[in-house]
Amino acid sequence: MATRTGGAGAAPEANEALRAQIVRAADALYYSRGITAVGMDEVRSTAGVSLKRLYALFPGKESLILAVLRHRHGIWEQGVEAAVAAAGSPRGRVLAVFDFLAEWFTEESFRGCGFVNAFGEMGPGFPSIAQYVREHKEGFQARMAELVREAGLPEQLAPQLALLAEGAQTTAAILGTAEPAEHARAAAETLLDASDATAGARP
Amino acid sequence: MATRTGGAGAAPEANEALRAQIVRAADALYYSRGITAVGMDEVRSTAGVSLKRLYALFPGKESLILAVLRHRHGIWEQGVEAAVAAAGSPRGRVLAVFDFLAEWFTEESFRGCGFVNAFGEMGPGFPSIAQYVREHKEGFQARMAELVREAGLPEQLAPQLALLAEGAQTTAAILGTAEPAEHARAAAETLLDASDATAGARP
DNA sequence: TTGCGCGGGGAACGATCGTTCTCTATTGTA
DNA sequence: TACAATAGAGAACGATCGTTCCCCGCGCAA
Repeated sequence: MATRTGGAGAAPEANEALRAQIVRAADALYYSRGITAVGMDEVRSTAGVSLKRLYALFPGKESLILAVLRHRHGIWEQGVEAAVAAAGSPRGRVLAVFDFLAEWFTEESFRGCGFVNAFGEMGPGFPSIAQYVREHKEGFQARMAELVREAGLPEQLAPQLALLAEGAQTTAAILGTAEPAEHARAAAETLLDASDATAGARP
Repeated sequence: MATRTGGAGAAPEANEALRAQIVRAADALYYSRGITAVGMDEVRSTAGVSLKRLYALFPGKESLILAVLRHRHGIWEQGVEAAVAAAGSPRGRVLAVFDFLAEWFTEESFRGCGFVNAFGEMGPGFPSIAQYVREHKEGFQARMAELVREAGLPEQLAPQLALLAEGAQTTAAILGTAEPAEHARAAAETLLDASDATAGARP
């Protein structure tokens, strides 16, 4: 009676693989077509699992959405960190965020920040989603502050640079062009130069 | 037989008043709770009209959404132009946009840019809505370029300032604070100062 | 071989959506 | 007063959603 061969409680590695498969499928669908427009049945058929398994792994759609956002958060952090790591100077590490954006914007599937989209669509009525999006954005602000501090730049620069990155994502999505990444990078460089000049004026 | 006392084709001024009443109600509902989450029946009861009249004035939900966005576009332009007109110097007229944002962000009902929210929610699947949002943002970019030009500033500043304004709206909405307006204004001032310094270096 | 329990596929359910239709009260007119 | 056309109120309809349930077939233990 103790032999549980399947279900949500056993074979943890297989369940994790299934979870990842479902989350990847749901992420692609949600991001490209919007969350409300994609039903659980389409997630099920795209991921190739049964409805029963789907609901065994995720108690409901809200839980699946949160898993998708966590997945997207990991991808975002990987992309940012890879670009930061590829940069040479501390100043370059700050600007690397905008290189990452420039690359991202040229992807065929780019459709803005998935967190902003989810917030606008599900924010009211789903506080857990709104809160997770807030945490994601706070995390980005914190990382930016870290990079600014490590470059020896004044800390008030961090939220300003984050604003540029945020605006670039939205503008690139709506206007359908990758140019905002370059505009944001140029503005960021100006802000960095100005703070260098200010610091140099009174050492 | 020619006496049409009501319907969509007669009494134009009364129909315009009704249209405005419906659009105002729908705008408040859509903005606060999301477009998909609000049904036509709730718009009908909030606006206090019959379903028949509602569908006589707007052939479908998509048409109502577009009318709401047009209405919101007018409000946005009024707010920006009022702030611009209240500013003294050409430089102040450029920065006035950020004063307007600071005011807006403190409103209780503030929930980000309604156009960005609509784009994220309805962009895929409703090309007419995506296109109108694009036109709205292009209009803002154009107005910003005009203000920059009138202030005698280099034109590449315009998209950078627009990025700051865009990012401030999104960040303020998600983080739930009005601070981004000040950050954006400070960054904008730095960009303006830097371009003045550059221009002054080689007259 | 024979039960038996579990998982997969999909039907089913209740709710809600956008939209249409029906019924009735009313109002203006001859 | 009688008639006709209209507008309001909401029922009704088909579609779709998230979620649950049922039934069948398969694999393992005795």
